Amino acid sequence: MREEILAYKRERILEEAVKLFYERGFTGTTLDDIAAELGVTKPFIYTHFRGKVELLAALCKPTIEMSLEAVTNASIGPGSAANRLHRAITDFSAVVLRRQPNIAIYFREEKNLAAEALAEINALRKKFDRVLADLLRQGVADGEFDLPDPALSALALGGMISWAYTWYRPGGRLTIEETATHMAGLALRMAGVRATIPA
Amino acid sequence: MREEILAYKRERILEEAVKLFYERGFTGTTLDDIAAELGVTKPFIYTHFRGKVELLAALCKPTIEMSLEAVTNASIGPGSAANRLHRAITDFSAVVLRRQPNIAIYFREEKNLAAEALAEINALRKKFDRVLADLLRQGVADGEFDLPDPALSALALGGMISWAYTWYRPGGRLTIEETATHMAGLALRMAGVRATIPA
DNA sequence: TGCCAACGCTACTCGCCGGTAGGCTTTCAA
DNA sequence: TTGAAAGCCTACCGGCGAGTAGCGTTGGCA
Repeated sequence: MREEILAYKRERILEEAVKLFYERGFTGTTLDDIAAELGVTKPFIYTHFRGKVELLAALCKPTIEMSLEAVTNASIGPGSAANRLHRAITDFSAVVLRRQPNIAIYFREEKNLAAEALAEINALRKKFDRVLADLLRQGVADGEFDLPDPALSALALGGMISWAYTWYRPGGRLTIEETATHMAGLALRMAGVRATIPA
Repeated sequence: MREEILAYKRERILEEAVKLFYERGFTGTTLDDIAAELGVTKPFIYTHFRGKVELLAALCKPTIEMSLEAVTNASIGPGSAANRLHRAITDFSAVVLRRQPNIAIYFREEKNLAAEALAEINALRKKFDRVLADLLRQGVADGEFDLPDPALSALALGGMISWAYTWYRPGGRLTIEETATHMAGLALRMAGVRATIPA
């Protein structure tokens, strides 16, 4: 119970930090701003986080982990390579769109991360790229995909999706799910899959 | 001659600013740092620029203009839609890779731009997306392309290329030209062009 | 009811950095 | 050779914001 309250406070701080960092940037936001938004004062934040930079890491890392998890699960899941790629891109897109502010903050404020946190996240990203490239390679080996240079294509593909954080507007023409499905369709097309989108 | 020297000094300041902003971030770089790198002092910079924020705009805007120019020229140029798309993506990729630091700085430090400069750049980006979407629409109308939702696809396509600023390493496995060509190939594939890469 | 312990607040410090004022040096023209 | 102006430097200011010390308050427990 005490633990839960502590966790809740942490969560609320992060929530407000995400909002403000997203709107005003990391250096454009003061801890006093965040505290004010929460109706508390700065020292309150220091009882839950070591400092501003730790706040940043705490809101970036889990999101990157979720992205890696999405493509990994799809990649080792059942189905043909095309099926798995479709699911990987759908799920990854959903993570990017649902956690759009976190993704945006991470890419914008990478330079403000502590060296250690940065190294951890970079390792996750490397894994992410490798999983995606391996999936493409498998599809090529199975004769399902037709594309050159899987490593480079994986980077391009990952970028196409990640980039959505810059243009997606919640409440716009397409929902998160529609956009994610659409992206998966483009990805299969890029992979050289002829058939229509699989189940 | 006086004018030329003035222009050269401006250029050198920007050059060093790009390097440092790219490596350490905008707020992580002080004007003293830039001046020191140039072997001058801070007030020197102020004789050429109004302040730090103007420096930022001066190194972002021309790069975005070059990107818009690349896709516009290709789009209104000769050839089939597939040919024009190929050229648009090749040239745009080349801009992104050649001016990688500027592109990176722009996307990372957007929040630090003055409102006016930001508005100008946003207008350019909007044009960019429209030109690309129109090109896709034309290809669909001509029966050359086969893809749904050109507007969304244009965003995805633009993102796939822009993203290269995050992973491209000069001196790596592929040259700028090779990478650009490869990207154009992926783009055509995404557009649903069956034939091999056109001239 | 009185004690103790979290807990969060008020009120500060301190370093950093963008921006500026004013002086010195060098160069060019007459 | 001297006057003047351009150009850059030294030396400073002032604000801002991360991080901290120590106090007051409140709530739980005996």
